Amino acid sequence: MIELDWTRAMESTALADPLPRMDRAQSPRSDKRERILDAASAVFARDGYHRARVSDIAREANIAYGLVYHYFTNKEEILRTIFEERWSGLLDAVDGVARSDASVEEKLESVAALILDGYRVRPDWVKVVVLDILRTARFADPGQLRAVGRLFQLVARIVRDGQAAGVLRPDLDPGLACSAFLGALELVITSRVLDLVETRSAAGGPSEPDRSTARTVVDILLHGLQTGARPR
Amino acid sequence: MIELDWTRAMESTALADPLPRMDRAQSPRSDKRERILDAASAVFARDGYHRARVSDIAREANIAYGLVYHYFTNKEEILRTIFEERWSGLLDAVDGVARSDASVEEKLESVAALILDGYRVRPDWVKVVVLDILRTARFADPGQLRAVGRLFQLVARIVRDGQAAGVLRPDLDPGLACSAFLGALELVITSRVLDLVETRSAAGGPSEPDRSTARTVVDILLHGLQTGARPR
Amino acid sequence: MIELDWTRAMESTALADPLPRMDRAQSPRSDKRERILDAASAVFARDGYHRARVSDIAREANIAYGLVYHYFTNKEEILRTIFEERWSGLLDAVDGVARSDASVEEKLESVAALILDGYRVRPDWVKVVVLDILRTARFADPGQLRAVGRLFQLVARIVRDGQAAGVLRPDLDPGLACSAFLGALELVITSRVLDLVETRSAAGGPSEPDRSTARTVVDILLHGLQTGARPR
Amino acid sequence: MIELDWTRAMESTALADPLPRMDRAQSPRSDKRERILDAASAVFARDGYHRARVSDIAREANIAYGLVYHYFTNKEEILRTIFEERWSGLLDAVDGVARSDASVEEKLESVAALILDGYRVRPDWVKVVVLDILRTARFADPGQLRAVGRLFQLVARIVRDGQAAGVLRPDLDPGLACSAFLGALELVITSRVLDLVETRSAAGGPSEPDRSTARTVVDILLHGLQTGARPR
DNA sequence: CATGAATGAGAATTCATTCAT
DNA sequence: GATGAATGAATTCTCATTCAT
Repeated sequence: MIELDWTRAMESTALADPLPRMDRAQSPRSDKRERILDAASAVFARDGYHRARVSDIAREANIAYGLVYHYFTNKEEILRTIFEERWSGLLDAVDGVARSDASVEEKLESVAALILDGYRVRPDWVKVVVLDILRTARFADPGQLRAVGRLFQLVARIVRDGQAAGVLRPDLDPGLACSAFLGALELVITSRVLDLVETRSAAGGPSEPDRSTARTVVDILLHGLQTGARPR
Repeated sequence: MIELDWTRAMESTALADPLPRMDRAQSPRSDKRERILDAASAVFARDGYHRARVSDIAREANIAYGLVYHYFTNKEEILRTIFEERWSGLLDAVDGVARSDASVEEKLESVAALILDGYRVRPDWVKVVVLDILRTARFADPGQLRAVGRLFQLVARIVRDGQAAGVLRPDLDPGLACSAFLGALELVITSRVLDLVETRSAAGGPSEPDRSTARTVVDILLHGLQTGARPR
Repeated sequence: MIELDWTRAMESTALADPLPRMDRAQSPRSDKRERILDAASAVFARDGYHRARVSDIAREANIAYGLVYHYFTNKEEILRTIFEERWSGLLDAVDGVARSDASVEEKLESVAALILDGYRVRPDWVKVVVLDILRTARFADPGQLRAVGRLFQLVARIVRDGQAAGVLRPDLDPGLACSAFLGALELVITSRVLDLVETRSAAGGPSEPDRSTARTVVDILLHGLQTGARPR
Repeated sequence: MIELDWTRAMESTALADPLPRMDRAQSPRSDKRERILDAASAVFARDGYHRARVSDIAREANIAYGLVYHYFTNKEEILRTIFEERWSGLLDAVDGVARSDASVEEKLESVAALILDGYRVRPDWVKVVVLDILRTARFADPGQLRAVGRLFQLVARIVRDGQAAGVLRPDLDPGLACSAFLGALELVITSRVLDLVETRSAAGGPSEPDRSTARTVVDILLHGLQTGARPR
């Protein structure tokens, strides 16, 4: 089963800092930079992007106010970086899943696990992406929107492959199916973030790897809510 | 099948019914008040709550700046009012659905149709709710959060009733099922709002009553994506 | 001993409404007008002129918002009217005292009693004059300042007469003496208004006619704080 | 005789000591901060607290608008700070006077001189305190009221000590005596600030050290206005 | 006279961004 | 790199005054 090492994915700065670094086991630059990103994730998650002040981020990161502007040109770039550096890791992982020769069920379960696990390992980041970036995406550069769309496309490809293989019903619109799948996952997470509804397990916050939730969501999506006979 | 007359539920005035009525029974107070709410919905939907300026709302509503503060204590109260006055209409309708003696499938389809139809009839309002309120309210306004939770509870009740009646699989967590259902709907709408993915019909914006989408979403949720002995 | 009927003086509208009215035992005009003035006195006394809103005055007076502007051209005119209509009564009374052939001691005691009694009967009005009008007087029309100055002049005349009669020490500047006298009275009142210091009697608010305080203040001013021998 | 070095007590910078010092040991922070306080004193004294705009203060201080909010949370805090930082200096000085073993007469004369000298050295500040703070504080800020009350208490203590020593008449209420004393001083200053009455000297504005006024006021208060066996 | 909705200029406050040290 | 003071444009909110009914 394909997995994504979220911790590493979270520390990767591939997109923002594509130059290979000689030796930055702990170069001060990356140190401070990461601290800013982590602090920003926490503050954005807590207060929302618009209510968060740059000074809050600096305080949370325990660095000087002005230093934020050494590493980022403006507040928005912090948000964009949070998104890009980590979303690309997710896309790569999902892409790997989609290209693998696992069964459709396994693929979807892996994607669900990737996403749910992201919330477990980095709840702040997921909150920011779910609650702020998608909301801001209307205005920000269309590249961001496209990046979000890419996740849809990857999942839609899995669906289409399943339909081509005769495993999934061919009458269903892949786009709709994909929205249903990702939407289900998103709201499962959101309802936990916001504590909207109690679920039988793992309510209220991130806990151990939540493969059972992933399995249940995929189960619902694949086999439906109805009992076996499914008369109509 | 239970339906919600969104136009009435919205207490719409100018925007939905732009023809000036001869017998404008509306008191002048509520007239202007509604105009502000409609204008705010439009502006928030277009620019997002935080980017929208109160002066924009006033201009859009064709009223004086200060009048906004005659009817609302501040900008946030406008957002809260938009949500509350209309969400309660939705809750009432869903409650009616839940209490009816239709089949589970019919109930879920009605709920889906209610929600999707809201987007068709009042895209601005749905955009505001989906993009700003559901993501901004967070922890700030517990009343708002509770109102959102109530929708979950109503749907969860439908699910539980279905399980009790033996129509729905008893092994599934109703909370999770309900998140999956509403999440699917939400992302279907969001992906249209943001134009994230093309679906076979009704992509990119509101169109005719979208019962087919409702039916498909419920179909997926009830019978699953997988092929099998699920005649329709 | 000369006394001023504050209650009547307070209801006199001589300055602002010099035309003899045919019959206004209770004409609605004067009724509302007085209510506004009373309400304004109360609100100004409580919140201060600048913090008081016209709407507060209207609410306190139990009349419609806009009606205030039927009777007064603007907020400042309310303040001016409060001052003028009632200050002129005080000036007349003090003038009567000054012209009388009572002794200096009696005159000063009467003036002190007039002022202290004003506070007893109409604490709001005195608060407004003491706390707001003198403060605003810097900017408002100089006539107001002159009206305040007239009280000084009347008292100064009493002092000068006393000096001419050989009753008061001729070496003292009448202006200074007069400031000391009125200042003492003012701070006695203010310290009660603000509850700054506890005095042996009548602390905290208006009570019965406070002739004893008047007598004590004049006693201090005339005979000094020192014990009889007054050695130096 | 105990004196208060107002210039030092004021921690004055630019206005009182306009010559740029070579060794400006002042940290930049306190430098700007003081400039704001001095500018605010000037503007408040000229226009009154409520009419003064924060932008006026910034212009007067020759700094950027927003910097005011770097040092003070809001306009009111500027007023409060002006009062507190300097009133405490006065209180300390008066306290020193009260504790000294000078005669009652000397003590009161010193207090009068302290207060009158404050007006001579820092007319702006005194105007602000007299015209805005003492009349605005009211019931709003209990801390401020308490600070004002402390002056009363210190003076009342001097009076009581004098009574205990048999120098002052025991029949007089110390609170009243103290109000009379401070009130006399206050109105002497106010009448100069507002140019209400001409006194034989020092009319209309601050001039040389005004010990003679202090002596006269104390003379009046101690020995009274009346002629009699009061050699001096 | 009464009413209270409507108007809009004015002022406070916020905070992203720049810059001197 | 680091610091945090300095800047000022942008916006919200207030409230005296006007006006239509």
